Amino acid sequence: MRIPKVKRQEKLRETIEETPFITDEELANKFNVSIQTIRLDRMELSIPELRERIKSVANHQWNETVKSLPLEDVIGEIIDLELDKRAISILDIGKEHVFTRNNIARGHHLFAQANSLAVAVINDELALTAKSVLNFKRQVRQGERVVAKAFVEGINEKGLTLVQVDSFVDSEKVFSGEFHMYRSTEKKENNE
Amino acid sequence: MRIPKVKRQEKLRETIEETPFITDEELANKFNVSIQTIRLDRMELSIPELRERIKSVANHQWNETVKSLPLEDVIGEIIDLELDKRAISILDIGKEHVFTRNNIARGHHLFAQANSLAVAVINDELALTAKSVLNFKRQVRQGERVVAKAFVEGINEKGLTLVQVDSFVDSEKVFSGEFHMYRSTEKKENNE
DNA sequence: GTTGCTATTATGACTTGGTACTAATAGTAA
DNA sequence: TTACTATTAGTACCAAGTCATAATAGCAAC
Repeated sequence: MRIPKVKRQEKLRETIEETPFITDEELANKFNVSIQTIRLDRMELSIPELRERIKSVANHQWNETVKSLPLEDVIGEIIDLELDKRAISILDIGKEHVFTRNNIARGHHLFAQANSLAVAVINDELALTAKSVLNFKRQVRQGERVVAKAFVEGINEKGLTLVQVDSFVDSEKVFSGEFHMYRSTEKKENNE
Repeated sequence: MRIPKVKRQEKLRETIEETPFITDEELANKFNVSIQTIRLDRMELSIPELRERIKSVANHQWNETVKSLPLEDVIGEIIDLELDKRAISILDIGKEHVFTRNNIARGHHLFAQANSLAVAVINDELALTAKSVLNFKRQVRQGERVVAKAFVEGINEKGLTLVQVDSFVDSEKVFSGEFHMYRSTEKKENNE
């Protein structure tokens, strides 16, 4: 069964970004079209042929230095905040957030945005993340805007505040996290 | 003026090691011999042709040793690596890692170190984090050294590879994470 | 001078993963 | 029916080779 051209081309680009060493023949098999269609698609999308891609990868300088994250406490820009209820922040994915080889955002930026929003939504500036459960739904690319929404869901039996954070690109969920937060004002014990 | 064969072949090997993207034609011009001679030389020296060399570099297999790092941006310094088994990295917490108001390391740096180590330990450079469960045990301060240790624990029923990462400061556990990783070579389905 | 060997060069068929171009076919909307 | 888009097929050509065969030149041994 064949998908529409626009969708196929979108997936083609993603596939080549994720597996740059794939041949046109393999792509034709994968998308159930002819090799000429793949080549027409690549031409329309300005995606170079396999050997050019291999050469680009080989030529690229991989030894990037680790980039320090921004010094702000909040990753992203808070655009809505209701303490102890909910908050929203946005993060525009720039090239400093992505792996240069495939323009995919590093997971820890998504986590950093979500985590800092979870801390920010709590009416306690000394709140700490004790535990979190993260789900990465799909890769985020340079140029996309991540909207993170945090909801305070209550306190569990251990006295930790539960904050759920869901992140979206264009109403498509790309990440979700469950954050179990210490509040400094409700700590049962103070140990380090 | 032409140099003897043995010397030429020695210089040929050196030249290709220094500039692996050089063509046979360029080598023939450089050594003042025919392109067939270069090809005979390469055959005798078991030096692969240009496209194979480019492919090797691109695949990061050229001169790969255990101490060569995988192509991910690793947070921290890998000091031990056994692919698909275990890895260790260290991260010295500087002021760029901490909140300025209390010198406490932000959680996402610990996560970033652990996550990148979980990716690095997997023998698949396209590995992705699908899900993770994080436990922050205590705060980490500026000036402390975080030693993260990753162990590949196996594959769960969903086909994801489980990697456990524990981080220590002076043999005291400060963080633990359970990472559920996609491998590109074992994907059960391709959805997004 | 001849023979045998090595080194070098030339030639041609073929491979792989394409580009570029032309042309044909099918589906669909107007 | 027409016009357009999407797709496919066919063909010439390209680059950087491999592989095989054959020719030539230089040189040492006899």
